[in-house]
Amino acid sequence: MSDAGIDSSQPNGRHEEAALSAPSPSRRTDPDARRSDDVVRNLLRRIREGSLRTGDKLPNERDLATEFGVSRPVIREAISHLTGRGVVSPRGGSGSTVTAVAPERAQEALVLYLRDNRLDYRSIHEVRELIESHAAGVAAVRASPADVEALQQSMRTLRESPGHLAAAADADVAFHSIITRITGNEVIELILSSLHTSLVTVRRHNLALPSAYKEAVRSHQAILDAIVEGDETGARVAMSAHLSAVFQYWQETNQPEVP
Amino acid sequence: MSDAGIDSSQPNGRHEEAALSAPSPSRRTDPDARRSDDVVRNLLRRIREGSLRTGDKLPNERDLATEFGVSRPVIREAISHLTGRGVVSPRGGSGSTVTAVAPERAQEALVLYLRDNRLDYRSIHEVRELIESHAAGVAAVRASPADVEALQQSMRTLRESPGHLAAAADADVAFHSIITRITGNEVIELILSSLHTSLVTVRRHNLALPSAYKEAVRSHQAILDAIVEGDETGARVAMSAHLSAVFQYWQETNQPEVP
DNA sequence: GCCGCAATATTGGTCTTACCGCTTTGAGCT
DNA sequence: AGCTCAAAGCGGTAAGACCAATATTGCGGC
Repeated sequence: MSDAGIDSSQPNGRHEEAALSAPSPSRRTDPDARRSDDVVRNLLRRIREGSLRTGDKLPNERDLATEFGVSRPVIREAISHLTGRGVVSPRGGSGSTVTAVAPERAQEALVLYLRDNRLDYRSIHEVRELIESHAAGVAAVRASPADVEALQQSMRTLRESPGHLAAAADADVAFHSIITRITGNEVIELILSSLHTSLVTVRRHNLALPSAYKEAVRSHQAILDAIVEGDETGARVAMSAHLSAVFQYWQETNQPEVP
Repeated sequence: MSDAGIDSSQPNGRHEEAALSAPSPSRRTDPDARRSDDVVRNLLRRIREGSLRTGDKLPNERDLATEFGVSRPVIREAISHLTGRGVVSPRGGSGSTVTAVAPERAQEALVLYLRDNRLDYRSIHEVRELIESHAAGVAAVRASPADVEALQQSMRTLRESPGHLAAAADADVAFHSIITRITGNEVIELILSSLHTSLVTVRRHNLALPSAYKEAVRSHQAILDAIVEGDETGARVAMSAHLSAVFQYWQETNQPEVP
């Protein structure tokens, strides 16, 4: 890792180094090498290594500009880049501060990745079934009365809204989200919510099928029953069966198109 | 969703607005509302809704500037932001193009999220054991001779480098990565590589302990044996035991500090 | 002496202009 | 027709200036 740009050499004026036999490393040669990238790397390194910690203020843009020997626009560009990544957040008037990456940011990145790379549903399904079945099992052990009530509420909504696609989809998502939340594991929550977002198409498609809709109601009830009884294995198996059924329905009734 | 800024009003030159009685919707009022944010939102919407698809070129910066009624720096800032998110990549000389979000980007976001939110190892471990045990089972069924050879190679390296922390850690990572790759599931690969990155501290800490190091060698061998024999359940169980042991070692010998 | 408020300094946000170097393209030459 | 090379197009960078909001300071009143 070169990590160039940390030294404050190259004060400002571009150096001339006349006729370096090499491919002339002077000025700019590679169009994909922006000056701001050096700044980005450097700041990220400072953050990673702790000299800039979450909550700290970055030096002001003008100082950074002189420090790196570049102009302010370059610094601003670097900060914009970092803002896009969610690691700093500038505030007009006061400085820019290093912030913790929000879960939404990570989730969004995951969703976009899944979307852009058109991953086959099989891969997503494999992970989802694995994690969510586990979550159901944990929920069976840990669910509080309030949790159970919330689950029952979403069941009622789901049951009472056949034909109401939007409502049914919401109730479906709610049911699964509640179970996820019961685990109290943020990593699980993050991953599953990302997968759920990516599967919105699948969900809508399936719930529009009467048979799949009925299956969903039946399966959700089975899962809920197992959770109420504290039957860890039962909940896990029921969830697994449910998700497999969802996958099945999608595959049988759908064009090879992907979520 | 306001989505302001799409109209090309406010042509360019700063208007004088002599004593506008109204709350003066002109200029800027909120320091956290950058003009570039409007552009970002708008472009993201175009991408999401398909009017800008992956691989397409963005209009050039000057045109965007006049279209949005802002100056070029604002457009550049918006593009920097999107570049940070990994959804566009500008190329000097030619225009900026919409790109697919790279897995590394999603992985990085996950890693930073895990790091910044100081999630307890327990949550990470729970997910890791779940997924990686599954992966080991799949690997037992699918591993090709080349895969097995690669695994044996990493075993040899691990075994031959006691005291060589860096080498041992690399071999450890390699072993787990190979198993992950055998699943052929990109989602699994993404998640586990993120978790592995987050656990670099744990890995280093543990491998420095002679007992944990020996355990690692033993467990890896057991996992490999099960994979070679095509014993799905055996591989899963062995992996699960191994990861639990790792977790155990960490908890017993470590300050409450988190990865 | 302490507190509140106004003047001021600081800082990010935006605009403008200008120039550089790479990429692309197309016209002219071979 | 194919090739070459110059012009046009485009992003990258610089420098200077001004605005609005925040943060700071210091003065005056209580």
